[in-house]
Amino acid sequence: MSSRTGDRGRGEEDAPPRPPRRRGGHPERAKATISRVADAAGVSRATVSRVMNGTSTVAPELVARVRAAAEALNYEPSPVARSLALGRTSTVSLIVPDLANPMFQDVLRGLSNAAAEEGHRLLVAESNENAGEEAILAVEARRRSDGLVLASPRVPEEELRSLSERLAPLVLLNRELPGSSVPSLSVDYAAGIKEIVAHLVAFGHRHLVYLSGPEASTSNRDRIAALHAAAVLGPGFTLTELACGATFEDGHQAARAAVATGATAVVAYNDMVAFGAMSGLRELGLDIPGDISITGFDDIPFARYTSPPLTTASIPRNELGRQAWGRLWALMNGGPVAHNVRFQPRLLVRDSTGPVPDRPASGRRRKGSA
Amino acid sequence: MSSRTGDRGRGEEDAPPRPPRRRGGHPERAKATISRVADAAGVSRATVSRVMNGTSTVAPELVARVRAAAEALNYEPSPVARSLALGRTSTVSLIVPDLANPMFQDVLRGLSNAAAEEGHRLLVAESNENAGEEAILAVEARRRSDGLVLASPRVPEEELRSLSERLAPLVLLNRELPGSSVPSLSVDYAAGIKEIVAHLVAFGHRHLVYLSGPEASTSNRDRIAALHAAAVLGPGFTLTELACGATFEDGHQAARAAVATGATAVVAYNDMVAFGAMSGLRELGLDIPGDISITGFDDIPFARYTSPPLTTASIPRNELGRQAWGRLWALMNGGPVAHNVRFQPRLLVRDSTGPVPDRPASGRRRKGSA
DNA sequence: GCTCTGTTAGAAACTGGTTACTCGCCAGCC
DNA sequence: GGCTGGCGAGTAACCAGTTTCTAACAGAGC
Repeated sequence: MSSRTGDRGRGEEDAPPRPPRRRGGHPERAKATISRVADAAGVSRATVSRVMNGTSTVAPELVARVRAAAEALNYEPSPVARSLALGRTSTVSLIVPDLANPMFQDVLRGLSNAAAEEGHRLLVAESNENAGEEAILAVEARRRSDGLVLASPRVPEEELRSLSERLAPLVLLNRELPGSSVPSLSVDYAAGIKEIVAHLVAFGHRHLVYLSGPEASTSNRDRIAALHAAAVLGPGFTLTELACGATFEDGHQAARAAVATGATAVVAYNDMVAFGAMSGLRELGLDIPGDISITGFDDIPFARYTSPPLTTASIPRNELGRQAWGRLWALMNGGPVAHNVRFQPRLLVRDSTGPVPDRPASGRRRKGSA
Repeated sequence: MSSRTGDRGRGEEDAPPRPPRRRGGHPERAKATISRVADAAGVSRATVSRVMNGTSTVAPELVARVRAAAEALNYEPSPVARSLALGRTSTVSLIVPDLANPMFQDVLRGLSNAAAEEGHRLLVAESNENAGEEAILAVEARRRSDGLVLASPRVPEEELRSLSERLAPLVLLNRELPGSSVPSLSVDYAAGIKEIVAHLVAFGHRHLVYLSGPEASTSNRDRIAALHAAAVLGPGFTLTELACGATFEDGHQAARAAVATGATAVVAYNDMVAFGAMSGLRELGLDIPGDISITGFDDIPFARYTSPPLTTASIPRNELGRQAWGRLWALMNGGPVAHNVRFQPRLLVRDSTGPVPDRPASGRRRKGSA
C-alpha cells in the first residue's frame, strides 16, 4: 500500500538492487528525509512539504498522519536542500578586517541580533586587514548567503566598485561608494576629530600628535584630512603624524615616539591604540592628563573604566550592525532602501584630557628616577 | 552542435516552451550555472564538474574549453548545490551565551581562524544566556553546518545528553558530559580559584566576598565549590557569596553590597565583573588595593591596562577556540579524537591585590569628604 | 443525470551540483 | 586479426527539498 513515489527505485525488479550507499559516516541512524516521512505517512513528498510549510490546504487526516510520521522519525527538513530549492539561505554574511577589535565585535553582535529576530543566521569571516583575501572572502561568503555586510572594507575603490554587483545585496559600513546604489552606513569621523581637536584647543593644546591607523582604512584617511583641515586654521598650530596601527600593541610601541615629538596631546586612531599609548606613557613616567593629554575614538565599553577614563568620541557600534541588517533586509525584499546615514560621533569628555601643562612634557616626572 | 544534456528540456518540440522563469529578482544577469557552462563549452555537466574539481583526467583541450567558458560566464559553482550533493557544507557553527563577553569573542576568533585555515566558514549564534533558545539554535545551526561547538552551554545536563547525538560532531567548551564521547575542552576554574584564594590569604585576607556569575553557568558552580572548599580549610575564614552576573553593570551594581559585607577582598566571577566592581568601589571612595583587593578571571586583554592592572587568572581563550576546531576536524574526519583537556589557568598577580588594610575598609577614604 | 467548477493530492520538473556506470575508441598482446 | 585493457567522457541517478501542472473526485446547478 506504499505510495512510494517513483523517483527513487529505477525499476525494482530489473535493475540490480545496488545496496543503498550510506553517506554520513557516523552511527547507523538513517537520517530522516522527506521521502522517508512520505512513505511512513503513505503520502507523496509534495504533501509532506505542504504540511511542513503550512501552505495550501491539506485534509486534516493527512496532516495528522504526516505530523505523526515526522514526529516518529524525528524529521526536520534539510536547510541545505531547502536553500537550493528556494534560492535563499536565510543567512547573511559579515566580513570584518579584525575580529579582535571591539568595534567590529559590537557590529557583529548588533547584526547577529537583528538578523536573528527575522530568523536569519550570520556567517562571519575575518580578512585580517588583507585586501586581497577580503575580496575573495566576500565573493565566497556572499554565495553562501543571501546578503553581505562589509565592515570597513580595505579593498581598493576600483575593485570594490567592480565587485559590488556580484556582491549585491550588499551593505557597506564605514565606507562609501559614490555614485553607486550600495547602501552605506558610516561614521562622520571628520566631525568627531573636529570636536576632539576643538576640545584640546580649548584646553590650550597647540601641538598634537596623531597616532595613525591602518594604511588601507578609509576612515583613517578621513581622520587625517580633518586633522589637517584643523591644523591650517589655528596660528602656531603643529600637527605631527605618526604611523601606528589599530591595536593595543601598536599604541604601546608608539608611546615613546609620541613623547619625542614634544606634543602636549595625543590623538589616537581609536580607543585600543589610546589604551596602548596610555599604558606606554605611564611606563615612561608621565601623568595623564597632568603631563600629556590623550584621546581615543569609538568609546568601546572599557573606555569609561580605565583610569583615567578615556576622553573619546562615541559611535553607535551596535546600532551600525542593527541598521546594516535593516538595509540588507530591505534590499533582499526589493523594498525601498533608506538613504545612507552618517552617524555623528558624540564627544565624551572624561579625565584623560586636561589643560596643557606649564612646561613641556618631554621627560619623566612622577615615577622613575626623579 | 550543442551537446545539451537532456535533463532539462523535456522534449523541445512537443512541450509548450514555458518561458524560463527567472528566480533572483535583481538585475537581468542570468546566473551562470554548470549547465550553461557545459552548453557554452560543448561538453556535459559531468565534464565541467570534473574540470572545476580537478578530479579525474580530462583531455587538455576540453579543460581549456571549459575554463574559457567558465571565465567568460563568470561562473562559480554554487556552494549550496555542492553542499547538497556532497553532504557537507564546509561550515561549522558556534553557539555562545553572550557575544558581548570578550571571553567568547576570543573563542570565536580562535575558532574562526583555525577553521579558515582548513577552508571552513563559521556560523555564529548567540543564545542570550537562554537555555531554551540555546537548544533550538543548536539543532538548527548544526543542520546548516558540518559540526557544532557549544561554548559554556546553559542547557541542563539531561537535555544536553539527549541532544548530543543529534548534534554530533559536537565539541563542548567549559562543560563536560561525563560518560559520553563528546570531546570537551574546559578550564580548571577550581584550580584557578584555589590559586587566587591562596594568593589573597598570603596577603592576610580572611574575609572574601564572591561576586557570583549566571545561575546556569556550570563554571560558576565550579568556582563556588572551590571557594567553599577553601573556606573550610582556614580557621576564621569567612566567605560571603553575592548574586551578581557576568557583565560590567552587574559588577558595578554589586560594589556597594560587596563593601557592606566587610570583606577585605573581592573575588569576581570574571574580569568584566571585576572592572565594574572596581569602578563602583572607586566611586565609593575606596582605594584599590589600599582599602580593598579585587581579583578577576579570564585575563581579557584590558585587564593589564586598567589601573591598577587587574590580578586575574589567565585562560587561553583563543586557544580554546583553536583546539575546539582541532577536535571538530578530527571528529568530522572520523579520526581519533584527542582526549579531553582541562586548561590550567595561570595566576597573574598585578596591582589590584595587596596586603589586608590595618583597619576594615568599610567607609570612604581617599576622595570625597575627607 | 449530466456538466461545470473547485478542491485536493500525486506526478514530475526543477534548484545546481557530484559521481557510479557505461560505452566507444585506441593500443597492446597473442 | 581479434580480444582485452585502459582511458576519457557522456548518461543518468542522486542529494532533499519546492512547486507547477494535472488528474480525480465531490458538490452544485440545470
